[in-house]
Amino acid sequence: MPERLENRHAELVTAVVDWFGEHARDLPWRRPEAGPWGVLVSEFMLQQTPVSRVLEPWAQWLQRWPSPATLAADPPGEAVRMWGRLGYPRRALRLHAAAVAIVERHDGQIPADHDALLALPGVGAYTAAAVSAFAFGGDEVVLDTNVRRVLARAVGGVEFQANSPTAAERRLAAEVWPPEGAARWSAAAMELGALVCTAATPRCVDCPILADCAWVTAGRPPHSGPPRRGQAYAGTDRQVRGRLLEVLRASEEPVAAARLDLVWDDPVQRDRALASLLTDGLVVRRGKEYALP
DNA sequence: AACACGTGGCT
DNA sequence: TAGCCAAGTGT
Repeated sequence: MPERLENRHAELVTAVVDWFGEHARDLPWRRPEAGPWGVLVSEFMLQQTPVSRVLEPWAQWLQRWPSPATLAADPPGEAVRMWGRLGYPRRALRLHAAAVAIVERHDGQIPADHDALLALPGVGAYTAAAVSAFAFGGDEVVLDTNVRRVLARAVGGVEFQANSPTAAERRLAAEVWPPEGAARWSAAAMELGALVCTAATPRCVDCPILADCAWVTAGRPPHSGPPRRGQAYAGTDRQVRGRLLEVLRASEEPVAAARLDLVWDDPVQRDRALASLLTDGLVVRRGKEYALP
């Protein structure tokens, strides 16, 4: 690797980490008392979900289940109920399954090892790296959507990253990644992406690496890559699933099919959505009625 | 590899 | 206001 490239990246890392020292939010899962379990729960909840919506559910979750063992001892449906309106409720099911696996495989302790984390339900490349880095100080390349966007702009000179992480991105992230203080760099880059280098309207005037940003230097050219896929919601099975689960979460007792019929007019789509919930294990059948698992 | 998967705040 | 977007994972 050319010497110049290394120096440039080292300056970028230093500037972002210094900025983080001044502007980091005081998030509860960043405090030492959160512990590995607090970090793991936060990472599940933060998947595709803004920080502001996670704060309250995270605190309630940890108050009710202060350890993997306490969660594992309750039925998975209680996790789905507690998940409330956070969205993507399969995450609740997987977090419960991860707690069970942690009890069974790891004596109730969150593993620090990347591969052991990766083997847990609902834990992918990002979450494994994040928990290893943030809960245990592991030297991991944490490549989330914020880090990817910061690198795409600052180094790549383009407005948006690819639709999914590429080999080139991983290589770049590994180059920028400092051998010392990797966890702090990752947290800092994520924070910069979340607060300043945002997707829609970046606050470049507040950016600590404005002068070094390849995208700004290039005149902030608009995105020219393949179209970024949106997420339709209204009228989709997802919306119907959400309605069905909303009814079941609100009821301590099994619910008759007739009550579920009220949430959506189209019976074909309604049945399809309910069937998919049953397949996912988010709903179980109790005789002629339905309930959380 | 493209697609499904919730919900709500922001512009 | 109707998209756009948010600390991804599993299939």
